[in-house]
Amino acid sequence: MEGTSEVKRQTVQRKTIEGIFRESISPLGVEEILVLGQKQVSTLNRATVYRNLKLLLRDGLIQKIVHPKLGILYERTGKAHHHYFQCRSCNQAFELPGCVINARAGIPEGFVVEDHEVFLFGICPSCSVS
Amino acid sequence: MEGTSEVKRQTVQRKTIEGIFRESISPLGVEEILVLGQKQVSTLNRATVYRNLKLLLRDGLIQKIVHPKLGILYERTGKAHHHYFQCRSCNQAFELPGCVINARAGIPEGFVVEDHEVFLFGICPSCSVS
DNA sequence: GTGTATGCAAAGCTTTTGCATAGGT
DNA sequence: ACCTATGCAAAAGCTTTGCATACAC
Repeated sequence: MEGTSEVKRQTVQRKTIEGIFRESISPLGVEEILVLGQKQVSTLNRATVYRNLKLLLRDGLIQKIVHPKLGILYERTGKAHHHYFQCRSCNQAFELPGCVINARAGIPEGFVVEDHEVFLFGICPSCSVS
Repeated sequence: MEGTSEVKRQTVQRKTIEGIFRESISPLGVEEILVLGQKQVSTLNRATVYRNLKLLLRDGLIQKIVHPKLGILYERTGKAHHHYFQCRSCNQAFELPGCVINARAGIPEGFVVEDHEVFLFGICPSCSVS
């Protein structure tokens, strides 16, 4: 019972990529993942990153975010519902805890809202100091 | 004074593309624009669509939306601030008038919010009827 | 007539896939 | 030993660009 053949092996590359997501506090793009990973496994290939991302997505361990400004990013799942904030000064993407949306107000008659995504833009704390 | 050399010509293709945006009530993808345009100008080429989109963007007549599910869409500017709703049944993208966000609540100390984008997902009126 | 806009085809990017080999189990 | 995962290179999307010609002005 169980495993027909789907055995997921623990390669250095895979562990590296998973580790990157475990430690990252903000969503990451493919290029970032590749560069970070190559610091640990210099031979890490772009195709390997893409293939592992696909598996991690399939297994629900990460999720894809389509950021309005930064394009496609990935972050690990299981975090509490949150929104995204991008600083127009340093360009960094942040996660914002909590939910600033009021899903009841303003929705026209007949629309049933099941989910939402919110992207905020502005200035982050570090940039507003200087 | 004025026109150094930048003269924008009114070609059939250009007028067609602009007309499509004028009449559309929801944001459009490149493929949609091409297909709609070719109904009027059968020779309309994909590259022409891309080039005109770029000009319309540059002139601020349309804006680009990166939809979390549908990818890159374009809509004409000048509409009142609105959010987007995508039906998970018919996949159609809608504009929702008004704003359901409360930009004050829940923003951590130090973040200055200047703008936002909201995507809602659920069931549209037509699909919830059947 | 001048110079921008178009269509076509080639080139750039990003992402995916085929194949031989390395390596986890 | 088996069979998945990797690296490499080719291929497949989407978008941009070069070039000759069409056509708006």
